[in-house]
Amino acid sequence: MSSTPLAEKDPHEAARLTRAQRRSEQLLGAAARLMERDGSQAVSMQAVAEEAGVSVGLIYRYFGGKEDLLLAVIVDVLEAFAERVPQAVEAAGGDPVERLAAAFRAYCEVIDQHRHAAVLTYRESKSLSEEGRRRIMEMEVATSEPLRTILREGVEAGELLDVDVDLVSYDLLLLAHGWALKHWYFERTLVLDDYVARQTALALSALVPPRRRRSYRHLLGQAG
Amino acid sequence: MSSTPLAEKDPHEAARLTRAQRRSEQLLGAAARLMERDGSQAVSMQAVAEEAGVSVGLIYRYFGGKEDLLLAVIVDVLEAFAERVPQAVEAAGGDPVERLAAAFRAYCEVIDQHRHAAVLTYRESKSLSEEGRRRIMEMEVATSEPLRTILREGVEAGELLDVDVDLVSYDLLLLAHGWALKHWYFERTLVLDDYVARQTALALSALVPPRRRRSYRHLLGQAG
DNA sequence: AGAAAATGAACGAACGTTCATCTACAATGA
DNA sequence: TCATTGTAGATGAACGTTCGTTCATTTTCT
Repeated sequence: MSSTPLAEKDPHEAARLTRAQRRSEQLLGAAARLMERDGSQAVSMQAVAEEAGVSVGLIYRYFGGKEDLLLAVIVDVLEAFAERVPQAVEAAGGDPVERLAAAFRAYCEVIDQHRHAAVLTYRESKSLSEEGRRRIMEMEVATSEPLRTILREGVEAGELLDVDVDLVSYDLLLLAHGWALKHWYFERTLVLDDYVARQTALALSALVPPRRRRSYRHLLGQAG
Repeated sequence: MSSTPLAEKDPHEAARLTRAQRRSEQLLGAAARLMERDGSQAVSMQAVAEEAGVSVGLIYRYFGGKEDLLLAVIVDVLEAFAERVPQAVEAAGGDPVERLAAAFRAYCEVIDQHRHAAVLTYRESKSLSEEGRRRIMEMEVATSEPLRTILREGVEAGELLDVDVDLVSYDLLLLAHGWALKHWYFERTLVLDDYVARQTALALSALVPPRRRRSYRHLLGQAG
């Protein structure tokens, strides 16, 4: 009762949590780098520890095990979508077509930055528990929500043709993932900007009503 | 020199090769079933042997090892494309749009039949040797050749809009693969026929010139 | 000094692969 | 027709390795 132990413990707790956060990110980064390159199954906990410059045992203080680590890496990518895509959409202004193009570009850019991790979602979903798989599936569906919203509003406003919104939003997402999935094929001829521009032009040629084509020359390009 | 030993040995050789062929297919089928369900890394050689009803050692008489087995499963799927797609295209007649729709449908049907094996291509490419990966990459590119040819001819004949042929053929292939990749998402609302019909309508709405739309009502559907 | 963080040798389980052994069967000779 | 023999086919216990995980011990920091 002489001093106030809580007033001293709180900053300690805070500092402790910060340190823990740092370590956690450090381990996650190392795991991501290796798993993205070689696939999660081919990466041993030993290798993750070495890449992070720590001992094996330490990983188990911050993650439950290998599956936890994989799940965390994947969730990290999906969270990048949840953060960056809405940002890009807002920055694009009010026009549905511009918003759509901005959203697609943002998806592609996130995919490009996490190119290998994006493939993990496909490659490793089977090595997760049922619970982990469901969590990822839900996050993926949530990830496509911005696209769906833009498309729905665009169609309702009559600025986009009356297409199957669910199907088109899924297709756009798949094409964004395509940059990672078939990167070995495209990298010989295209850089990201080309890929985004051409896919955007192609997609919009199926979505923008003929009477509005002239307004979006910069997105539709010469062809289409 | 009294009798002709070759005339007797040949049928033996033939019978031997037939038996070997059967065994090979039996093992391949077992491996495919398991790998498609659980991913190749999660399937042990022991499990493959049990599924096939043979012993572990026998697998090594027919395949060099686990990687060989995985490669064989994937090649099997890619060969299905090389066989069935050209067939379907020929059966579709001479109209480029009809041929395109038939090709896309054939891709989707093969994917549907080998749904899980198709995903293997994405999931397991990293667990193959450099040589195996290259072989698969080449086969995949060859696989898309029919689409490219149809598109090129259609564009040259003026029956299709002047689009980026390489990009569109790749997109169509990706959308066919999409049926397998995101099957968990679609199976709730669509069957294969719906998927094919809607994707076809969507794609053609970006490919068929406006003046020709009326001829392809049956493919374009009500929307688009 | 005491608590929290970090270590890494050790353990058990699982895996791919091998190989000594066994089996089934067709060819041979009587 | 029937025993014999040679061979390709098939077996599965055993081996060596790798990996995820644990925990007694040491280090670091306050």
